[in-house]
Amino acid sequence: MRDRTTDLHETAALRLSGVEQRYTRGRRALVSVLAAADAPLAIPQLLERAPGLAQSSAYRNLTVLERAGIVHRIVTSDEFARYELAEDLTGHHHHLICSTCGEVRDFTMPPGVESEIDRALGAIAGRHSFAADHHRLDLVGTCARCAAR
Amino acid sequence: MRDRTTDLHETAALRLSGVEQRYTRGRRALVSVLAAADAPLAIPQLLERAPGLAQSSAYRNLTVLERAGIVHRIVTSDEFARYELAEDLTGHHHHLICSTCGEVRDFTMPPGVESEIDRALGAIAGRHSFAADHHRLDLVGTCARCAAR
DNA sequence: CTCAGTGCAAAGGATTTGCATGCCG
DNA sequence: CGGCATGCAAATCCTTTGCACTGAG
Repeated sequence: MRDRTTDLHETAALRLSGVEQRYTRGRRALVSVLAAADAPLAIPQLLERAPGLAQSSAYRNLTVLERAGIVHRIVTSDEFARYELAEDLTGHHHHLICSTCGEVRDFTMPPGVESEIDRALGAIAGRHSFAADHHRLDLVGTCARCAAR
Repeated sequence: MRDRTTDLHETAALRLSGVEQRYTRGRRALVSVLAAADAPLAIPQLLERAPGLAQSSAYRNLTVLERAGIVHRIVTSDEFARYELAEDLTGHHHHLICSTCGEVRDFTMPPGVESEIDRALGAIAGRHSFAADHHRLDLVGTCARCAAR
């Protein structure tokens, strides 16, 4: 019997080979760190958790991993980008974004609401001749910690 | 009887004075340009349409206008931020974002769906002790023009 | 041996800031 | 007059790139 992490790494290796890329030490480290996190991580956080990885390698590898469809890059509002595993690896979810400290937390919507959103968005896309790839729903506000101050 | 633009400028002046700021020439120009646009504008586009305004002034004024609650800054995924009038001045809406060219178009959801989303998000926020300010729903994909190429 | 991946340092590009000037109140 | 907004240029800061080196096949 295999655990999720093993599967994850195999999937990653497979997708990388699909774009002619190897699954190297640095890339494996990034995927592991992202899999262990429960929220999107910014570069500084990734570097803390992936000791020995150069910043430039992190950026380069994240770009490669994104092209391979393994990670997803998000920009919230604050200064830097955050990365998380692609949704097909983690499940569809959304983000609570604290506009004070920039922190991001994951959450999911009830399936019924989610499918109603999809239906409505499908209609919109058609009306605008827009080839929809995915939607993005965030709740912006103040997290409990920042509110307490 | 007054037109919308007049009201808009009065509202802007009022909100600025609320944060101890004046409604100056440059700020008025920015608000006019944004009011005339039907999609969020990036700095280069704003500068084209507001002749004579220095880039640094644009950035500074947009920051002030944002703090006054008159404009809203959005970040899509590409290199630069875009600005639009605050939602209470334009009405609640969402964005079609083309991941190829970065263009943004506005759209609205059927009221029923919108209120269901709000209800669901309210519950989520409560559960996470999160003080929700607003939500953000974008549809990401490829616009008709980019798909045609 | 070959070539992609890595680390370091330098370059790039959007955004911010310091400072002198000018305009509005 | 006094002080804030403006413009210009220099500084910042995240991100990207050049280049020489290293390790896997």
